[in-house]
Parts: sequence; C-alpha cells; structure tokens
Amino acid sequence: MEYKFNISVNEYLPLREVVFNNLRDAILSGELKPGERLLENHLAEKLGVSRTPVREALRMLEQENLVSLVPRKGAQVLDLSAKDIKNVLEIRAALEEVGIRHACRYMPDEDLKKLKLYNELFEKGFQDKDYNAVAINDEKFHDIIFASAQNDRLVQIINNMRAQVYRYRMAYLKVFETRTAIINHHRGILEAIENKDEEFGAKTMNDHIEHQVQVILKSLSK
Amino acid sequence: MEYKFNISVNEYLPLREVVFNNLRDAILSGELKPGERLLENHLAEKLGVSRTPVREALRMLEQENLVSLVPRKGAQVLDLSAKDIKNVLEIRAALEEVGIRHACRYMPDEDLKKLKLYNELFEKGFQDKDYNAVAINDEKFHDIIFASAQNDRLVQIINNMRAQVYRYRMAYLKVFETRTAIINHHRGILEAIENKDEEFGAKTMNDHIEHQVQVILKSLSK
DNA sequence: CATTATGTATTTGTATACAGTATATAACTA
DNA sequence: TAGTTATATACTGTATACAAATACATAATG
Repeated sequence: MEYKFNISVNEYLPLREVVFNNLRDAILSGELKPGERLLENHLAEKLGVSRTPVREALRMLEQENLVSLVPRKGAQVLDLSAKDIKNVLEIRAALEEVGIRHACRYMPDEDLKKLKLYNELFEKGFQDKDYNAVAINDEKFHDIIFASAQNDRLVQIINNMRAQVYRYRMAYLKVFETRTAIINHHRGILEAIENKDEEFGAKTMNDHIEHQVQVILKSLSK
Repeated sequence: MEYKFNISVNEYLPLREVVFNNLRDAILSGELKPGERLLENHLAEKLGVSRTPVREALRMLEQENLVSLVPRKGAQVLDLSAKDIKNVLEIRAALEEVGIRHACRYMPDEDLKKLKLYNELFEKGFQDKDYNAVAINDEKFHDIIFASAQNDRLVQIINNMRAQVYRYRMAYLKVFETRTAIINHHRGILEAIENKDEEFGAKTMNDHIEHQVQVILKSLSK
C-alpha cells in the first residue's frame, strides 16, 4: 500500500487555485475551445463552487494569456492568430537560448545523464509511434535545459509560452517529415552541451524553435 | 478650451482595474514598501470599495510578480533579492535583444527620428541634472526599440520585468560614474540601428543591461 | 524567565444578494 | 420582409454576510 507523507505545511488549496487548474487543463486539453464563452455561473455550478473563486481564477487566467476578458461582457478562451503563434514562439526562442547558454557553460553530470535518457525515450517514442511519449519526453528534455539557468521567472515565462501553444504540440510532432529534423536538433543540442559549445547550442536551439513555427504555421494554412 | 471625444465604447473601468492600477502605482513608487502586508480590509476602506475588487486586483498583481500571496495568510509586497534582480534583468536582456535585432533589420525613419529626439532629451537631462527627464526619456527610447518587434506579448513581458525593478531605476541613473557608460551605450544602439548592424546592436544592448545589473547590485551591497 | 496553553480579535475564504448592463426575444412599424 | 423598438432574461459588477483559519495578547506552567 502506498502512502503519501502528510506534507501538511500546505495541503490546502484555495478553491480559486482548484478552479484555475481545472480551467487551465480544460483549455490546454482542448476541452474548452478557443472562442468559447466562459460563463461564471455555469463554471461555478459545474465545479460546485460559488462565483467568487471562479471570478478570481478568471483574472489569473487572463494574466496568463489563456482567456480574454472584456468588462461587462465576460470571458472567453483566447484564440490565437498565426501572428500570435509567431510572437509566442519568438519569446520562447529567446528565453530557451538563455537556458541553453547556461547549460553549455555548466551542466552537472547528473542532469546531462537525465537529458540523454529523456532523449532516448524521445527517439524511442518516434519509433513506437507513441506520440504521447514523444511529447512527454520532449517536455522533460527542455525542462532540464532551461532549469539550468536557475531562474524561476524564466521557467515561469517559458512554461506560460508553452501553454499558449500547447494545443498545436501533438499535431506538430505527428507531421512525419519533421521527425528527422527534430531528432537532429535534439542531438545537436546534446552535443553542444557536452562540448560546451555555447554558440552552436544557441544556434541549434533557435533553429529548433523556428522550425516548429514553420511547421505549425504551415499546418494552420491548410 | 480642450475637448476629449467621448470614445464611449469603453470609458468604463471595472473597480478591480482601478484598484489594480492604484496598488501597482503605489508599489512602483515605493509608497508601499517591499515586505509590507496588504490587508484586504484596509485597502478596501482606503479606496472606498468592497473587498471583492480588492481581492481580484491582488490575484492580478500576484500574476505580475508584484505581490506574493500565501493562502490564508495574505498578501505582501514582493521583496527582491540580488538574485531576483539578476534574473529579472537576464530576461529583460534576452527580450530587448529581440527588439534591437528587429530594429536593426528595419525601423521606419519616423521612429528613428523619435529615437534620436528622445536620446537628445535623455542626454540633456543628465546635463541639467534632471533625473526625472533622464528616466522618462530612457523609457521612451527603449519603448520604441522593442515596439519595433511588433510583438505585444514581448512588450508586455518587458514592461513587467521593468516594473519589477522599477524602484532601483532612479538610484541607478544617479550614480555618477555610470553616466558616460549609459550615454555611450545609447549612442552605440542608435549607430547600430542606423547602420543596420544587428550584431553590434545586440552586443551593445546586452552590455547596456548587464551594466545596469552590476551597478544595481553594487549599490545594494553597500 | 522562557515556554507553552488559551481565548479573543483579525483576517482570509467562500457564498450569496442585489444592482446595473448586455443580450436575446417578441412585438411593432414601415 | 426588414428593420426598429420594447420587454424579458441572463450575465457581470459589487457589496455584504458568515464560516474557518490565523495572529496576537494574555495567562498559566515549568
């Protein structure tokens, strides 16, 4: 039987956080679709809480750029234009570059080992056509890299940018032609970190994300 | 007599926005000091509103990294460590680099003219020891540069990073030795834009912000 | 004197009520 | 029929009430 230690210090989550997480997941998973209206009453009822925490959660989601709020009109799931996607990924590229540069200058062996492991699982995912595994291990791969900047705000912002384009992620990974490109990018990044070649790392990371932009935009235009 | 057209479409500001702006200004101006507790009742009373909009404003300020919230304990003005300052400015540097690269590739003449004007006023401010003018024109100078990326989210994030270290701004500009360095950075940036020399622009911008980090940290350690 | 109980006052969390604004529907006019 | 106005309905904005947790002051204990 499994136990969880009672971390107790803060097992408590305010309802606004619960609502926030719920809505966030629903938006990211696509359960709530872009443009869809978010009615406070409906949400409150559905989640079994009052409007108060729902409203607070909506303010938080607005600040996260996941919903748009118009005073007296209400909230709706934010819809992204092609330009929005470019903008989001442009920011992500700039910040991932910060991450990879730190990683190249100094990454503990332990992290490098993890990085290699996740990359293997990542490549294996492609072989097995298990795109869920691909996505998860891709995420972990990048997580480790930008965590090495030891900059919480950087992590927060990258994650936020990632969340905004989350819904295109699977489609992106499943485009067959991208496969070798992505794999090569990852290998290049690993190589850069091992050789402490900051410039090569930065360049590869930028290519990696620019590539993503192109594929997503192309798939959108169809 | 001056008129303002009644843009009407949205002259209305929800109280949460009013409260948000008020608190934001109070924090940035230093009226509310780092670490200071923010009691919902007090704020509500002081601003003549109920707790509801105050609470919503606090959630927004939390997402902006201006206040920290602990469930059931309350809110307080966020205090920054030396590391926080480094982190904030590291992000700002990365994103201003995106801006300056765009500016170097293409900036309309009109904007370049404005940029030169603000830089003159900026330098004049130093001569006149009018540090308020220095600060304002420095802000406008940077505004124009990163606006040229035409990326709203980028602007939003840079402004947010700027807000977080806003309180060190004046002290920074008033350190006498920094004067020539800052002026030279700005001139270099202008030169880079005129010559469309992206690499030089990026390098100078990075130096500019790195310099700011050093000066602020030094002044803090005293 | 320091430390731990204990009770009270504050403070946050959440639900609810009501006012005012937007939106949908129906009735009316050209 | 199309377009306008009237009316009802739904929704957001704000204030308030009450419950639950926390902080603080005071008393009790070693």
